[in-house]
Amino acid sequence: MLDKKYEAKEKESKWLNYWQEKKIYEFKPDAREVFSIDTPPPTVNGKIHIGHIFSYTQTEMVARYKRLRGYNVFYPFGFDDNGLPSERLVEKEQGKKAKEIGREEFAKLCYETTDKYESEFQDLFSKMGVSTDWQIHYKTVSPTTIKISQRSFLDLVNKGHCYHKESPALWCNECLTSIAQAELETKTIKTTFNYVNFKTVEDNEEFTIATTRPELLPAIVCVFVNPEDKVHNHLIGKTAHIPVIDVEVPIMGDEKVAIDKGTGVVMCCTFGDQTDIEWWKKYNLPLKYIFTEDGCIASFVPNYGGMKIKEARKKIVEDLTNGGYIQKIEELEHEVQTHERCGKEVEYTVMKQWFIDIMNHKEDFLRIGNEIKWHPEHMHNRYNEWVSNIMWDWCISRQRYFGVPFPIWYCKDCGEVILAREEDLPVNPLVDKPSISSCPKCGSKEFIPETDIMDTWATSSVTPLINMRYGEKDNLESILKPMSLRTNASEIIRTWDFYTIVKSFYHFGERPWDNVMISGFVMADKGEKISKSKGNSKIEPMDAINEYSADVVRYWAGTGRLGSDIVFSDETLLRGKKLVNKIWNVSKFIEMHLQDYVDKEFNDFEYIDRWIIAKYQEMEKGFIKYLDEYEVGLALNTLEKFFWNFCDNYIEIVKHRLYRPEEFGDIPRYSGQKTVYMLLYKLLQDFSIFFPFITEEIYQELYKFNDSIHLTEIKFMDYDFNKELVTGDKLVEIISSVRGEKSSNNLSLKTPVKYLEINASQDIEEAINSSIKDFKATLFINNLQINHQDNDYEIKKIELEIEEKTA
RNA sequence: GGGCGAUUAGCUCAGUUGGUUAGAGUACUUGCCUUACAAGCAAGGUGUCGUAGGUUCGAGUCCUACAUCGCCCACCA
Repeated sequence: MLDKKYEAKEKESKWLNYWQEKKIYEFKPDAREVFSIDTPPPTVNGKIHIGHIFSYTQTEMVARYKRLRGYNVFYPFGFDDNGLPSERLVEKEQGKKAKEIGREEFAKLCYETTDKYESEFQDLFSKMGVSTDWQIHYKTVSPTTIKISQRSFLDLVNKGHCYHKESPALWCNECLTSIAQAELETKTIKTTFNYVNFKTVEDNEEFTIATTRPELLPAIVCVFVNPEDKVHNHLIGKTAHIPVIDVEVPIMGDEKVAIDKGTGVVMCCTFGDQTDIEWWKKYNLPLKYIFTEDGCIASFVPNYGGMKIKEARKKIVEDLTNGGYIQKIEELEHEVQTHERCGKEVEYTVMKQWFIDIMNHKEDFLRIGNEIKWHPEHMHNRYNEWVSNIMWDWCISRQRYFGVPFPIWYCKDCGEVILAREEDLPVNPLVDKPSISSCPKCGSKEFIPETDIMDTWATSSVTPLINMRYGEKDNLESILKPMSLRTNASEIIRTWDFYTIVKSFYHFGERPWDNVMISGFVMADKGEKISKSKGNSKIEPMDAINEYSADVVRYWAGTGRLGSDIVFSDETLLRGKKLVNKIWNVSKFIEMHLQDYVDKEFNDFEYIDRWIIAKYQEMEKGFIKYLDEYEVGLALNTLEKFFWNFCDNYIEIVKHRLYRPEEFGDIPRYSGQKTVYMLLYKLLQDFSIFFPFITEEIYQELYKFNDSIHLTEIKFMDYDFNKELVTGDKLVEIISSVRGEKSSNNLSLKTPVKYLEINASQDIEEAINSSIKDFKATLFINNLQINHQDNDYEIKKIELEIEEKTA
């Protein structure tokens, strides 16, 4: 028997253990069709917040739904312990920079730290009822993953999509590494706009350039004006003298110069910004790179060499002012590109780096985007927008320590790239030696290992490959190419989704998945995204589980619409709590009335039973439709609405028949038993997607067809009770009106109705007559009079038996 | 500045292809201890559907413009 009260905490831990012991969520390839989910490996950087719970739970619900629909669900979990986020976490915990700790020791600390957090993460996700097979979970830095990631790299190099080249790249002089365009974040900062006077060498004509970065004066290689600019275009062809620096550079024309910005005259440096690089390439300008990798002015720059960039800026403005070259200085608020991991302004650099070709295959990436179904559909635009506008090849070299090493050495003498052999993977070039003893090009016997590691996204973009064990003997390529579903939030469409598509296209020439499902964010309050940096999360996941139970927290997560943000709301949790409680109570009620029940073929359903069965079938259609679109929230809403109707109306009507067979007869009672038996099972299955714990508890007690409700399959009923669908609703309406009459007279619902007179159409009259016993019992009617009218119904008279209340 | 989305009851949100008096929950008020549930049941009031136009017999729903908010991108001289 079900307990009087449901103790969530105790039951949830019981079923967690049970599922684990019985391996309920184990993935084994078999004859069933596979539904595979590529879920984001959360970044191991300290904490899972309620936002993670929100989006992961929605995905999890899809996994449970597909399992109920008979799919063999492949749903592995991963952890991203790659690169910078982990390194920064370790640096923070140690209070020391990686450089000070030393490469080997640092990597060890990274492994220890990520392991520690991963077990915490796993515990939390398990407690939330995530139905993943932990046997096949992966880490983005592990021998297996490194092997697959390196194999992916070698494949791209061999196919000519990955190249090593000296090229401008984005550089973070806080993290001391190059970064990708996708890792940029724009920030508004306050700075000054300095109007600096220049002169032409030819005729000493003065002109002004406005700049936010005067420290770049020593890097100027050229001055540009717009050929359409009537004020300045006569300068084209002349030579500009750079004040203080005392260097002469040509003045050229280019239509990219905005006449109305600043003074309309622009200095071009190597490299101040994106445009500088474009001009540098377009006009083949000389390279005058003046920064060091740690954010200083290079020592070869006279007067300013060795200074920090900001110091140099100050000093140079001082010198300009003293020389009388500053016309004015304006305060300015403008947006700069910063590195999203550390928030520091990025610079450009020139060095040899590994790049993956993006620019030559944009059309292919767009085409593949079209082949994938996006949920919600409008998220496809985000992808298109990004791909269409991307301007750089993807730089995958990072000058960091912890991550996937490049399986590469360089010949010390001629610089020839020596690739590792595939059979030797995984390879750490710092420890391992190349398979060849001498350089095939020059014969040198000395090799230099690549010290860089790969970009975080270079490895997380291979999650489908990790899942399918790409290139391994026991691979799952045939069933996971493509995977069924990728899920993530909208902010990483341009990174994780895009890069995964790039890799899949280069490796296999096809899409990595059939569907992409995008979740929204959790907002702390209206208009404020919950983020680690702001620390504005009002609730910790573990606290929420302890306070409300995992099922209830899942309810909250499950109410969100795809792609839409959600606010953390106590009201929603309360609503979930009530729903879970109601499921328990109605199950107890049904269990009570099934003590003597034996399931058998039966078709002689009572009217009101036919009605609720028809209502269920109608609801189920919408429910399934929503789930097939991954709209778990709308599906839950549909189900919940039906469920309350089932409890408050149907159960209230049928209970009299279930309690009193002597009055209603054994067969009508059996009809009610059969109905609640069937529908509770269906409801438990449906609810098991959202509430895996409580539904399991009830299933095990009442049904137990197999080891777990989560291994059952949804079977559709096909009763044709369409007529009851409409007239039954009318019946409920009439019942509701009569109850209203009692209620507004401040009477108990048990108050007998002495006389009820209704005018009704033929259909409704038939409905009442077909359910006459249920109808009268529900409302406690003594005398009922039905008159005929053409359409609908009208309640003519309600006489209640009013007891005199004794004082 | 560009792209996408949102704007419906005090709060959190539904509203499917345009079709009568716009719906839930919550909060509030009133009543009811009804052989599952007081974490319950019944009843009740609450809305210029962001603003302004347009299409239509008919618009919360379609079109245009604007406003506010959010996400992403660009501008950074």
